[in-house]
Amino acid sequence: MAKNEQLEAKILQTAEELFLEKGFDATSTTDIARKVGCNQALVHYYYRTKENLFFQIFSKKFNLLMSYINAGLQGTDSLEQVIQRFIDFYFNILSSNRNLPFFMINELIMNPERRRYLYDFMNQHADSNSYYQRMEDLVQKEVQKGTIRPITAITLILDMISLIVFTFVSLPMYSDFFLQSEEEIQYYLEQRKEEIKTLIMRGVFTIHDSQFNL
Amino acid sequence: MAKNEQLEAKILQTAEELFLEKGFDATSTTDIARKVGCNQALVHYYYRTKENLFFQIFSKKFNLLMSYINAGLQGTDSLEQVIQRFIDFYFNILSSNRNLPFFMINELIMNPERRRYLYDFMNQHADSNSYYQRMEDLVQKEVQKGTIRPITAITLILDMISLIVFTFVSLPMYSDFFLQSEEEIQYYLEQRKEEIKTLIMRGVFTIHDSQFNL
DNA sequence: ATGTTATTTAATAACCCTATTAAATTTTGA
DNA sequence: TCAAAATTTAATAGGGTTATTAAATAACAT
Repeated sequence: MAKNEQLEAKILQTAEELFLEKGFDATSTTDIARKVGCNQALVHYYYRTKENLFFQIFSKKFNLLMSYINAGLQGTDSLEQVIQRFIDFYFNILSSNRNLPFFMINELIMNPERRRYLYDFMNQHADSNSYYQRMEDLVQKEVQKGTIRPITAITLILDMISLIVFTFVSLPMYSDFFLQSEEEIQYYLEQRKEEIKTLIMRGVFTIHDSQFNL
Repeated sequence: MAKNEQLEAKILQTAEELFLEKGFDATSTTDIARKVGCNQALVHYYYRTKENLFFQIFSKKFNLLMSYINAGLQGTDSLEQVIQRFIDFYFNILSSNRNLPFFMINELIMNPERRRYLYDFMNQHADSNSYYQRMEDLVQKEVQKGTIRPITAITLILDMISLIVFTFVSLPMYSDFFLQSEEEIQYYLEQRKEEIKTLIMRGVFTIHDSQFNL
């Protein structure tokens, strides 16, 4: 039972690279074996099925993404801080996992079975102390104070996620045209992050912080 | 040479449905033939290759999407009108082609060869009287006047497209949770369209039209 | 009506793929 | 050292795919 854990890990790592790059359907166990430099049957020896291997990666990435939803909502911060933190967190994690947004969307859309994972997560976090409930409370408190326009937490989150996700999904196309070097890409992403913060802050708040006025 | 044009058209129509629903890779010529109700070889008899058949659909949809970019910029309208028209146009066309955004993104990302089509389009529209140049002029005029914050046309367009596209890309997931009936979906899309208009107008303009104040 | 052309079909070549098998090899522990 | 266990391999079953073939059928024009 003393597995060759190095090889086992290398297969997982290589599978992750290929699945994230090309998706489940376009990646074969033969591709994975070729890139690892081992026999194709070994991939099945360690992980039995392709679906099995995929799911380990999928669930890891899914949980990674979801863990950051809460990240912005620690302590008793203002909504402004929460929004800024949310955008910062996701830009940071996605800047070093640039194909993760498309990967996740692709797999969730192409294979409805995988949405079950999403349902289960949502149901597990549907209690009154959930992220969403706390976010909604925070938002409605600001609406009452008149510091932001009437909006629901889910709408605000959708706005932010739309802007963040599309930045990374469209990056391959955008960079073909306008960005050559890695430095340019990083600068672009930094710019985009600030633009999104500005757009959301100005688009939601009625009283403008000096940082976003003009 | 008197082709069975009815069948030829039915193959094209069926291929469009399947390609848009499942994408190029996940759709086989056997699938298409089965849904049409004809022999698989007939698909190749009329269109020779799968790539050929696909490209007719892809380019049609691509041109459809691109034709609407200009649609908002007719006449000598104000930037506000152009923005509203842009969002209206795309929401209208995409509301009756809900999987078109994901289809297009998927094919452009998965097959870099197809991005050539995008390059060619961009290059053909790179003249000084192009949509982008006219849009940039309009935007910078408003920046000069101080009616909007400093922003480039490309950034503004990216913001709008992000918000619009993600609405439709995330719709299958969102509707699993929150929307059951077709009426609910249509109402949601209408809501989303207004939210995007509000966010963009408030997020960009410094002098707020009464419609978007608060 | 019949020869010509167009359409449709079944069959198949030549490649993919996943997963399993049994046999070969290496590693390990007594 | 050597047998048992773990790992790795080649081979293959059984399924899929696209595209082409030749033969069969249908449509058409004279």
